[in-house]
Amino acid sequence: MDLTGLEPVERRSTAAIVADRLREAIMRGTFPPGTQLGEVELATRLGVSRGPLREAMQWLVAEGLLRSVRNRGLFVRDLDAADVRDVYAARAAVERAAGLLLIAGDRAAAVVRLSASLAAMEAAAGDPVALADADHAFHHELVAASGSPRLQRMADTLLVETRMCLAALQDNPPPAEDLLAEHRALLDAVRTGDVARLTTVLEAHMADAVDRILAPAGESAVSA
Amino acid sequence: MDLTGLEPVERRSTAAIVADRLREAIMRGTFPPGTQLGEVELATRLGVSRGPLREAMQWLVAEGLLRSVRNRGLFVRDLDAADVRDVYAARAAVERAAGLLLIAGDRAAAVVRLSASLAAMEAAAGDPVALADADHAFHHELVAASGSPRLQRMADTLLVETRMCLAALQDNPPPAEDLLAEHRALLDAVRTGDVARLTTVLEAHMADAVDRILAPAGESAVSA
DNA sequence: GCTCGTATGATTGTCAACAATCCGCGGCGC
DNA sequence: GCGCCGCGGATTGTTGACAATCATACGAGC
Repeated sequence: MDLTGLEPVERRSTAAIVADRLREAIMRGTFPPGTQLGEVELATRLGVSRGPLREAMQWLVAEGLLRSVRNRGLFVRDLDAADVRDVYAARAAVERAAGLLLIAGDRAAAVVRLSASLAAMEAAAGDPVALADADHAFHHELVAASGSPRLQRMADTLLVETRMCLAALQDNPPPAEDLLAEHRALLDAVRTGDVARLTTVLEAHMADAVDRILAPAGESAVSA
Repeated sequence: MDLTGLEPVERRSTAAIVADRLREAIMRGTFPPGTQLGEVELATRLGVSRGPLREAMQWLVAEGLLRSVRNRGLFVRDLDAADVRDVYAARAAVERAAGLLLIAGDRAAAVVRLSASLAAMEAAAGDPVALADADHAFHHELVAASGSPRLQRMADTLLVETRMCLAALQDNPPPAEDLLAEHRALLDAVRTGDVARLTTVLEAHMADAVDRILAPAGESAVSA
């Protein structure tokens, strides 16, 4: 018999739920970088007490999304140019490793799932936000297909930071066609199992993204 | 004037201190995998209240060192064979990336620091625990020299998990000479700036470590 | 006019008590 | 004998209030 989707009854702790909610908000740019997150206000607005909220905060601090200043409060980390480069460098490392594992493993299944993600991207090409979501999902799938829980966790954290970078330039969205072309190349490299090409394409993809974000030279989030 | 070491006055939050203490204990094998960490007992023994302790716990859960079961408690994660392989695969990815950045950056300074770490390892060759510490420090330095805060954080987390794996087989320590040879090769690859060789040596190093841990076939920590 | 000291306000850090939930064991019915 | 039900113990989850700390603004002194 098929018990798919039956087992995971585990009710998540409220702290985890709150953390997810906050992560989503930070990712989406609801809390711009540098914003102070007052505990009492957030607690009341989320309908939880300060205890679970603080646990959720610490969780996000551990992920590097929040910056904790003692007796001052918690602030949304703002990413400067160096951070943007760092995020994408780390992503390149993680996703390359995931790609290698993926190619060595069940490549066919991965191609199917990635194709679906790519199709979703193409369908969302018109809406910048939806496109960013689909882009996010594609890379999530890429790493998920590797079957490595640790790479997965790292990638998810980095993807959230990526969205934070992107939220800064949601006014002038990147050209959808370029983005799609790069992802098609990525999928193609996976399909053919060409490790060297995957590495090249991936690094080019990351480099392009960095350029797109840092292109408006100095404006937006470039502080130090 | 020189203000080196003057600025960082920042007093860490108690939760962070507790987290460090617990991380150290878990790493050292004070709490064997699977151990339940009772909140009240730990809180009293650490001299803090349950509030900060819980925050520290959540921090460690976020790092993947603890497993939280709702209304049951927190347990030290025990790593099975798949986890061991995963840890080292992720480490290979992260440390390779760090090595690349390092070679592209200030290689000379890195070589100096890594040489010191290697010397420390050689000095500690007699004592298995000290050797493991020095090994840990070497890889920490390797990633630190890359200058990437995100790779750094990932690596540190993975290194703690590595120590958890190692704690299981502290009865039969690995041959020190092999370990030293592998690290000398690593340092040499960095010194010459040979990226391909660094990758090869690094992956061999990780593969060897996995073999050493999983060699006693099934005993120790291999559960599911 | 500038600087130092002080008062104030807000925020976080910490604590102890309450409530909800879950496991294990004994008894009952079948 | 076997399975189900309910109870006791323990643990976590959550809450609200208290205390410590820091930034800011104001006024006195030089």
